[in-house]
Amino acid sequence: MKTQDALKMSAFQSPQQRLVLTVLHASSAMLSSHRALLKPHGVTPEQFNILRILNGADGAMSLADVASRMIDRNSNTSRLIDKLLAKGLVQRVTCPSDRRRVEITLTNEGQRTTKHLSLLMDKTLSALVDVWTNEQATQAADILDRWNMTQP
Amino acid sequence: MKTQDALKMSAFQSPQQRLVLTVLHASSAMLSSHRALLKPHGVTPEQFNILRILNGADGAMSLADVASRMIDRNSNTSRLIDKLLAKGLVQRVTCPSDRRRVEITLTNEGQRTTKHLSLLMDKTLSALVDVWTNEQATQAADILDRWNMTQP
DNA sequence: TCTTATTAATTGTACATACATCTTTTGTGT
DNA sequence: ACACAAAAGATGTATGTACAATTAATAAGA
Repeated sequence: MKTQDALKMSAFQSPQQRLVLTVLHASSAMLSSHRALLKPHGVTPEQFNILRILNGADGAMSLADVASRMIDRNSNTSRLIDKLLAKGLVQRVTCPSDRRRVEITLTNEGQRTTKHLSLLMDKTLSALVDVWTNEQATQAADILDRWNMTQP
Repeated sequence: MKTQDALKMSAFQSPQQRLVLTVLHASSAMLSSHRALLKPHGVTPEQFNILRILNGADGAMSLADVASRMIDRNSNTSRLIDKLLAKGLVQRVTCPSDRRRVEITLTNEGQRTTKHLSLLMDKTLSALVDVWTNEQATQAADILDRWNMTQP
């Protein structure tokens, strides 16, 4: 459903306002479909975000390294890692050279789970987003990044 | 900062994946600036969303009417209205003709607050989004709506 | 009418976020 | 060496979200 219909709005004040509302609405819907896909596997999109970051990293990462790569910058990486730890998907090791730091790594099970879920997500989501041609996707992302670049 | 730099990603798998991540990232940043703007006035973006819906409505609205116009469809309108009630911004009245329904209306103070905050938001945010021309904003919103239309 | 189904709203629980504060450890300057 | 500042994480509290279950009122059907 188009954003305007979904929000039952009669009109937008400006094309710019329309874009902002469309982005917020699309983001919420995208996150919902991610959540539904991951739910049967007991992982939330936020937790999966961390798993993918760890999987893509070369070596060990500190908690701050992980946090700096997350979509939601202010989110609470400590507590998300608590959850992953409880599921046996990651390990927490205090860094010997700097005992303030904590190194986070995937366990073997964490690696298996991440690879499996990554495949699942990529396959399912690429089918969902094929409504866009490469050119359209690039164009829209370029336009959105014009605004992102004004943000700190 | 561009999404790719913000997430410290070396490359995207596809233009479509780039767009999805860009939307999620932009949405998070937009919500943050809304939150910061409203915070000094003791209202969250989610609560303000409800205030604006009530302000734009002709007559009284039931809770379900309000919920159907929210950006986040699954959000918990009942509890958000609890907060607005505690601040004296809205009223809850059981509908006499159908006592299952509850009609939500703005109080006088709620109307004043909403008008004031709407002006503030519109002024501040229109300055923020002027990185887009009308054509760019329309183009990006059209592209995003191609995906929204595939969603229920 | 009486039973059952549906609808509107609330509530319970687990999870995530925003923001501030605290603890521990390391770095710096004297 | 000692005091103090800065850095890395963890934690407390309020807020919002997801999903299921519950309550209360109305509608529908035998």
